[in-house]
Amino acid sequence: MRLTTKGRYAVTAMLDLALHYDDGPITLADISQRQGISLSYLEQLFSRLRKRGLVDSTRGPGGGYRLSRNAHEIAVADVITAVDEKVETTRCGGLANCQDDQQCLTHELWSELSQQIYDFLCGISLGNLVERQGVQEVAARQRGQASSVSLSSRTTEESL
Amino acid sequence: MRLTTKGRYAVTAMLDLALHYDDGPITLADISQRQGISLSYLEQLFSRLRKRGLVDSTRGPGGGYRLSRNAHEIAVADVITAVDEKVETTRCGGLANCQDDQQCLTHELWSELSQQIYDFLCGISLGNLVERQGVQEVAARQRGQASSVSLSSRTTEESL
DNA sequence: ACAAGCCCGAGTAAAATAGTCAACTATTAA
DNA sequence: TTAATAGTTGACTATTTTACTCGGGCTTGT
Ligand code: FES
Ligand code: FES
Repeated sequence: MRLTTKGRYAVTAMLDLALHYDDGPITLADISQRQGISLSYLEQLFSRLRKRGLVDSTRGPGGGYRLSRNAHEIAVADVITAVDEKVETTRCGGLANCQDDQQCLTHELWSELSQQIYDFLCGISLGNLVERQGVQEVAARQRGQASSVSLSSRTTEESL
Repeated sequence: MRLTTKGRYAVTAMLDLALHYDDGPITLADISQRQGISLSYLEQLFSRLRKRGLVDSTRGPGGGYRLSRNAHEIAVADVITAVDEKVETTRCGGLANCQDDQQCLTHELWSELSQQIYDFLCGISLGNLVERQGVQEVAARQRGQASSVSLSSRTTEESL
């Protein structure tokens, strides 16, 4: 499979959006601070999330991003595939041709594994996650800390 | 997770070993030809497989590798972890510390996913795979083709 | 002795990752 | 109308990882 920080960050950011859905549009700067993800990197990620229709954006002051639909209707798999291309563990990428244009010995195995992973990630929505106690606890902690550590050159200006 | 060609090749090679278990020790050169994997690369992989006790080796002419135990007692997960280090999808590697020494929002999710994948790969043994029709078919094809394409400088000598 | 085959570690080219940066456009508040 | 906010885009880069190669050893059967 291809599960990298890009996908992980995307899910984290989307979950942040889900948690603060009632606060109106959320700026990337907010997410950056709360989740410890570089603003520039978030811009890149949200560009793809928007193209896939997972989030809506509002420009100008007071603007930001919000989920395009109910958190229960966005699966983790949707988010990952939006930024990560595919959740595929085969070498051939689905076409069974990795050994001399024919199927290799283990194609079937990886194919099943991919399906397994995909099913799992489809079965969990952002809404599910929001309801979990573990997630709630972390979210509460994040509210308490305000802006402790600054991280990007571009976010450091607004100290106080 | 970290599923890369290294892990895939290892499983393929081990499966080859399982399929030819009755032929006595199998040389890496044989595997290289049948499965289209570079000999030098196989040496690297088998070094780790041997250290983990998954295969036994015999040196000298007529030597080669064989499975150290019954194919039904070697899970795919064993092979992958032998060469690939870990089947972990978390960023923190298990310790929940990826955001400022504390657990990030999505730690739980990746943790569960990792477990899911691990369970799946533990549930499938090399023995299981050998019994599958799809695998049998590919194996039969490989016997028919003899040595079609040569690949590595080090394997090219013995054409005919 | 010689060759087959395993054993080992260092080295490396290419690709992927994880980001950065600068310049732009749209929107709104003053 | 002007300035500030915030999204939008695309190109660019350092670092890391991957997927190998290479050269030399060591063992053992004939
Ligand atoms: S993984 Fe699909 S053919 Fe090898
Ligand atoms: S993935 Fe474990 S703390 Fe973030």
